[in-house]
Amino acid sequence: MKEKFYITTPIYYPSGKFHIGTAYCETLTDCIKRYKTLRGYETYMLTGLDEHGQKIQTLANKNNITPQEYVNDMAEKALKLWELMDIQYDNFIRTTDEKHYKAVQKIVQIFLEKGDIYKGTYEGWYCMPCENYFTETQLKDGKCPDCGREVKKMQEESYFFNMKKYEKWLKKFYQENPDFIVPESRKNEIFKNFIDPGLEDLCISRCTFDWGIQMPNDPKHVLYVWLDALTNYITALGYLSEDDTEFKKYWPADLHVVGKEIIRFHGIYWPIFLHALGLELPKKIYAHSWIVMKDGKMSKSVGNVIYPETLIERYGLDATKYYLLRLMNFAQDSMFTPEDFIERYNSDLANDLGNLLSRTIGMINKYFEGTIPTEITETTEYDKELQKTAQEQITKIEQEMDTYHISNAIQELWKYISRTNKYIDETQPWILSKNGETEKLKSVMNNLAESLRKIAILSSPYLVNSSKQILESLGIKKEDATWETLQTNNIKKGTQVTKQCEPLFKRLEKEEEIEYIKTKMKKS
RNA sequence: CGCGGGGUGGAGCAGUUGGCAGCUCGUUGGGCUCAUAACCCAAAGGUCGUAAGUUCGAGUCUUACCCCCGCAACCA
Repeated sequence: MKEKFYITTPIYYPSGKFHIGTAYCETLTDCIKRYKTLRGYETYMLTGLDEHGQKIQTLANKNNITPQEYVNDMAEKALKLWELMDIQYDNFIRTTDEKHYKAVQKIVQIFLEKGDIYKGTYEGWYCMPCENYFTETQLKDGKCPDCGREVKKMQEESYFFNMKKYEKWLKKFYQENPDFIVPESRKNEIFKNFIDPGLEDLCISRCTFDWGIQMPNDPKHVLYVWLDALTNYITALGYLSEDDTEFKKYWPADLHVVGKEIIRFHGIYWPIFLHALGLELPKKIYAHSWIVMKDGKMSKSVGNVIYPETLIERYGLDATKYYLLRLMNFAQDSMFTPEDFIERYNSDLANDLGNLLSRTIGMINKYFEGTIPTEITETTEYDKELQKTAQEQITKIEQEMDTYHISNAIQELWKYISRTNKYIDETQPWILSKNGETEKLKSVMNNLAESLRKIAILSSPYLVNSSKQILESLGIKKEDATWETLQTNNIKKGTQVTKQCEPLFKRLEKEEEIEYIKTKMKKS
């Protein structure tokens, strides 16, 4: 039986247009899913929206619509974007789904019965116009960080989850599972800040607004954020619903992909909630870093926000995905600049990869009337070396992909691409042709086609369309380009390449395109 | 003394157990002509934030300091 692989994205908070950071997270998760599928896993990818809370209610009021209408519209936009981005999710959860709503209430009921939840008093600084609480440290000069107006110290009755009760258990869990959170620096961060000083109980309800899941025992309270949001990973699979077959099949999650800003909730509260429910914990949490701009964080007021549609519409989906995955360091924030985007597009995609395909197709047409030679009787001294590189790089790429170091995997693949370009210069097919060394020439063309076939397979988790286009240009069938066929030469006799090869990636006019992206960033 | 991360050739970054400082882009020169003015080779360019220490030897360990970024519990 196939091994399963359950992977999740965070559920995004739809308080505004989805930006490039959201797109990155989605791309990353989708890429890992696709890779795992290629490696033979039965994969399941969950994504969704976190639709409750004060902010949504306020936004809806401003627009004179109901919160439900607001989130319905946002959910539509999210689905549209995932479609544009060709995200292969298996399930899209909204926290307003009835299934989720009911399951969460049942979960709360369990916690109430276990005595994990108690009623207490929440105290904080409240901004009347914003209808929002802030912590002492959030205030700016003692005033509301959002609107700058006076805040009042206020109290309200709230329910709390008894985190302290599970503190010892959590510490022990981390001792036994030091790799639960990657990268390690993120784990250190939550330990130093929250676990080592001692956990505080978590406030889980509010009665200052009502856009949320009602406390089953006390309807004037609605659940506040995390108990509602985190549980999506299990309710989406049908936990505590009439049909929990998916839950039984896929839980525990193999990987939660989250942004670094919410690692605290996934590294502390989520394991505790699960443990309190007597459920297994996820295998791993990957906290990805952020895309930052030259002038710091993305922000509308600075005018440095970039939206995924801008890049996808003009440069294509593959180029956009490639860039994001190549750019982002495993543990460190990475900087997006229009210059870098265009340069990478040109050098990596157009020059290295696209041109490699063009010249290969060109030569096979010119020297062998478009048929990839398969009967090899004589080889060149460079053939073996190329094949050795292929083997080495495939191994490295698998290692990097298996540990989710996608950017590293891409860099290893590009070493293989560069090596293949170099191989052409070494073997000088035009000389072989001129000298009538046909047998050697056959070997060279076969090796080139094989390289491209393998490159197409290796890049298929993110260059989804281009990898297909490479195979089509070479006349190779999908079934002859599976991950298993990386280990052997697999081009069938009589394979015919395309007559004329459309550029995989057209070279871009550098200055013009940089200007284009910059203008788009200012407008948005 | 809140916490974490960073400061490496023009730009962006690798440098996992301390052992001749690497990669991509850019620049300069050369090669090639199959190819998307693409490809290949070579060169120039760094006192690895500052100061001190440990060591035969430190970008890599210790200490102090300077600068940048992010987070700071009930905020999604």
